Amino acid sequence: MLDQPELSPRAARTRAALVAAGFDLLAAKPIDAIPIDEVVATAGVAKGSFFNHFADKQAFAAALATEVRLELEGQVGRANDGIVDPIERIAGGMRVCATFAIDNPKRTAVLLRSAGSVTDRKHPLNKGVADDFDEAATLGLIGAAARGSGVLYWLGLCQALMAHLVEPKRDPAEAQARITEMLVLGLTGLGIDRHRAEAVAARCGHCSRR
Amino acid sequence: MLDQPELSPRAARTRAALVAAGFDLLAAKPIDAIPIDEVVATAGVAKGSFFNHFADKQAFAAALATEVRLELEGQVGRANDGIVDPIERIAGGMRVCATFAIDNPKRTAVLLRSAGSVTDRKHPLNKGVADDFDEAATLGLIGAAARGSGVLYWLGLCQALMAHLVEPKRDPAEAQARITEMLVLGLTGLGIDRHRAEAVAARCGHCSRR
DNA sequence: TGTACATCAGTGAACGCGCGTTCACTGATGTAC
DNA sequence: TGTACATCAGTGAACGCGCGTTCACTGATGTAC
Repeated sequence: MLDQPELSPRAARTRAALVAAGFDLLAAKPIDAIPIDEVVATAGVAKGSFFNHFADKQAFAAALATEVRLELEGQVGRANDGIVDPIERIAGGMRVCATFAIDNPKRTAVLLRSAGSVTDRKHPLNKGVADDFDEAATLGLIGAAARGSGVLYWLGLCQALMAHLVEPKRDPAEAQARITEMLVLGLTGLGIDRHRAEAVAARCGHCSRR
Repeated sequence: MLDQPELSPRAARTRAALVAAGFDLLAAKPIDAIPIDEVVATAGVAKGSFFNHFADKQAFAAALATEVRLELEGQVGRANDGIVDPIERIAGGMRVCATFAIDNPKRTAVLLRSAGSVTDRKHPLNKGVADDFDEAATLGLIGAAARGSGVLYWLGLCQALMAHLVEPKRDPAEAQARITEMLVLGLTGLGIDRHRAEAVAARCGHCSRR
């Protein structure tokens, strides 16, 4: 969907090398601090090839950000496919995001750097969450304060959790503890009963990746 | 404290003009996207003057970030001075941050852009919060999950709230609602009793600015 | 108060290099017959 | 299957300008006598 329609194998290989190099470099520093020379050197292609695939540096950065966004969006969508309870969907979304961050620290770093996302209820990645909250509110599943500010609250937690998990040096057990605790804290704040919150946070079958 | 010891009035004026221009520009775009020419033009000083005050562009950006950080840190510290209940301190910190964001959108934008802060428990701005959580845990005021992940949880909420309040077009009433709701949600998540949470969120005397 | 001198900070022209972008050329891949 | 031709994508040298940094000079501020 993202790639322009029908790319020749050779072109696809070059493009993929550039994109991979971009993720490696963009994870560590902002686009303006990365010379194109460094991108093409890392990718092992000629400088001119860069402009066969991207109009300029900004377009390159935007393409990478969009790619991760769509990827994560897809994973969340697939994980929640068929789940009707909005609370389960909301919780599942956080867990998928967390798992994604652990599995793809570089891509996640690029996503987090592309900023501004948290606050915007209309952002595509956030649209689904907003819908789930609306439904949860309609069904009376969440508290009063969560009706106005629940989305902001939840996205803030997701972002903080992802940023935390992206750091190196994490050990897997501690990471899982963080995810579970964050779910318990988050759900409790929404007004979910303590035991239900712990049960939902512990459950993970339906939202394991893929 | 931030200014080098004893700056002549003339030098102080020039420096202040550069700093003010820096906040205006840095609020909108990252430092790498801002030519020094633009900074000095905005400040109305000669290009050479820039280097009388800052070693280079990065040092300039770092100085601005540090300045806001210290300012906010000071406000939180002063607001919490004399308050012993860790729950009140934790809540007061969020409210001060929110008020700061409303009153200083540009400075806040610079602070938020200087990134990485949320996740780091050892960061100076976060040190106080971590201490308050430790004490709250010791006193048994907060739930089990909050002992391990409470700081990350709370800092995530503060950052999301600030990022939200910094946007233009906010009307004051809606902003206050957001702050109160975020406090209620946040405190409830920590395991604070619903009525206590609402009471603390509603109270604001001790943490009004200055 | 006035004069001479020292220091401090501002100025903007000049420099030079890093880096984004272009382009003529080449080799690889694909297609027609 | 083989040959000729067209297109597509890669290559890297060359270009040129934007921008960070320097520096010699000037004017302002401060101090000594």
